[in-house]
Amino acid sequence: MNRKATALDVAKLAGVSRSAVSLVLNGRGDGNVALESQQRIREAAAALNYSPNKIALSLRNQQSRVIGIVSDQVVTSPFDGNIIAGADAVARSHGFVTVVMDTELDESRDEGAVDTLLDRQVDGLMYVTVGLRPLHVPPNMARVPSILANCFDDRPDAGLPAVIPDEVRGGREAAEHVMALGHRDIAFLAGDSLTPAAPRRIEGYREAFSGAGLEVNEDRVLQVGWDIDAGFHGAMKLLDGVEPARRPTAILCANDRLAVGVVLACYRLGLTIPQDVSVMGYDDEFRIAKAMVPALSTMALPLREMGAAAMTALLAEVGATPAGKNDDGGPAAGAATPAGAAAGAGAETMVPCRLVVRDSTGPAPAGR
Amino acid sequence: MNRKATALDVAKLAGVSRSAVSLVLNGRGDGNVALESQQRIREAAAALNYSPNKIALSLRNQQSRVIGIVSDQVVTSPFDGNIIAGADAVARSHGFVTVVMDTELDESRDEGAVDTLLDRQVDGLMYVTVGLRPLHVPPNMARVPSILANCFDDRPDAGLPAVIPDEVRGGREAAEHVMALGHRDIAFLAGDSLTPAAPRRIEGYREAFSGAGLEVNEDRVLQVGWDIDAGFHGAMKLLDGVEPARRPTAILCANDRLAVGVVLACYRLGLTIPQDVSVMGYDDEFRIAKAMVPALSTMALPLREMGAAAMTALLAEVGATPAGKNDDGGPAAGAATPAGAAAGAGAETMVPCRLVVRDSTGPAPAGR
DNA sequence: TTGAAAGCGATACCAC
DNA sequence: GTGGTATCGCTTTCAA
Repeated sequence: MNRKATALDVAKLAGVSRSAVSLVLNGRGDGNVALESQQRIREAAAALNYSPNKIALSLRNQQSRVIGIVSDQVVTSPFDGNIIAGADAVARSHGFVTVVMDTELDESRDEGAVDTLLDRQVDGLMYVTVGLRPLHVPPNMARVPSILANCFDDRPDAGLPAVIPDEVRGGREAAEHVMALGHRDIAFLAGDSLTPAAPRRIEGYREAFSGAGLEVNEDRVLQVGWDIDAGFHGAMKLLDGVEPARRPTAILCANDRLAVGVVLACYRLGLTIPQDVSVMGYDDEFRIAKAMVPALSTMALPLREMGAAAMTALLAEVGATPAGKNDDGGPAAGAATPAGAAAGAGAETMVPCRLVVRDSTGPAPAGR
Repeated sequence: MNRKATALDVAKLAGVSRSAVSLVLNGRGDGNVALESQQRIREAAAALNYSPNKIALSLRNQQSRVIGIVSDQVVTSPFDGNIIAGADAVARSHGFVTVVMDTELDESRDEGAVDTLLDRQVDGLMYVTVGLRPLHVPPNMARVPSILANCFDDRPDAGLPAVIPDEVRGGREAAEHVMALGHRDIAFLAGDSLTPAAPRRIEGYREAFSGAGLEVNEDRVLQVGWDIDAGFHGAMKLLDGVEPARRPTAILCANDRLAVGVVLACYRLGLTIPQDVSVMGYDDEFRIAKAMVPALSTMALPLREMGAAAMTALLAEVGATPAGKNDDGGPAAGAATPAGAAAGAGAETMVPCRLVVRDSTGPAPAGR
């Protein structure tokens, strides 16, 4: 608990001035400081376990190397934490640190969170949301370089750059996957339309149908909610007491928990997956999708990549040295950043979802 | 993006010196500064939207008002984020901010994370883990006040104070709950014994049996893993092809996902819950337990409370003003801190779990 | 009642 | 090749 060594301590021990210490430790010693002195300085630094005080550095450099992240509920959400993990990995690899303030869905705290972060002189700001949604951007975010992840500026145009998943394409590719397996009667169990995620996924589903020259049966798209029980009851509505020939042969769900509910309903009804009905999730939720019985085919949200892409773009804006040192001693942990990640002002970067085929989808039952 | 106003700007605008500004804005104006000047200073500050630069403050006060949190995988875990949320709420209410470094289970990054945080002059450190486990504490944590949440120091004694859930009691109370419903043949589906959580819960289960004067049937306790599929296969082993009279009437699971697997298996076998078999989870996992069909009875882990208790104890150690201002503009969000939360050096604070009775447990079948 | 000056720790410029 | 000094923004002591 004893106070840390300062540059002055090192200078004293090495018998030189503070300036010399600074020069040498920052690699600008050659040509400025005698080699012998350099050696002594390095030794002294090592002996005292010296490392510069980042607070003083921040004050001096007018650069805190801190990125503020405000989130609506990501910290306690079951899996969106990956957005932050992806962002943090990139920040760390540039010698930055992230400070996250979670408002726990209380929008009245947005402004305060941003101000707190700004007071602490963050070099940049990122806003992260649990589900894709339009965001009323706190005005003060404009004071430093900022970016949005999983949400987009609700103002008509201009606005802040955003990194979001390509939900339309995700919905389309999910539908195309089961179509390729021969399914034609495909239901879509969506969340609510409070967030644009469900409507966009449904839009993709429609695109797949029109792309295949098929008509969408409107009775097959149900907006039920986002939880297991909603999936269960939605599936019951679709399947219970319905003669086999009139059942949908595949059920697409807007998330994995809905799919869990659907599987539950199928088991309850004595239906086998995927022989009787194929079920697809969305999100590839950790410890859910892969571990289900049967393991769920799903459309993985590119959460980590989104966080990484957003942070990469933000740091570029902040002017961080791209090859900044990783001051955590760990592996670089370079999360993949999709091409074109660097978003221009007001641009929306779409990151594609990834189809994950497991055991819950299979060929359509014969004769259907 | 224009630079923020400094105390000097305010002083100039108000026509006084920087010192006066400082005095007034920190409430020590009366008796030192003319009332008229005070007024002008306040107005100037408001006009310029002045707020002190926290970096400069930190340097000056030798206090960053930042608590570093290092976590093993909490950021991306499905629900343990609540530990951090609880900790952060308390920190925030004291005018502190938390910065979390997640090592993503790479222990070799522990040291680096601690050092990074220390370089940034954090006032205190907290280590948070996803599951209860012994922790090899990074030596440098000793340099500032530190505390452990959901983990405990693996060194024989002394060590760092820790806040952990009372797993033994949780296991006992879960068993007692179903016993009170008349169950006697009770199975326990546990995770692995790699973490002390499962063994401790099993220990509690045994306590309940001996407390009731009953013998534990060792065939009824299965260490299967932590995921849905493990629960499914464990339940199949217990129930499939077994005549009703020889089936356990209740199955206790070491977490909610295991319970989901058990329910899946029951449905597959045409068994009704809770009429044929009662099922209990553990954790009260958000968006899982409550939304299951049927809704899961479970033992809620006091994650938020643990985080809050740990932070409360830590801040006391750091010497934070207990009534510190909430600089986030939001509600105080005072998470409940259990009595006795303030842990002395090396002490382990146990926080009790909370029984949540829903629809998956019911009276034992007649005649059993 | 007020303002000048000394740090807090590090860097960079500029005389020597 | 070296070390003194101003600076970042703020608080606090001390002298006027």
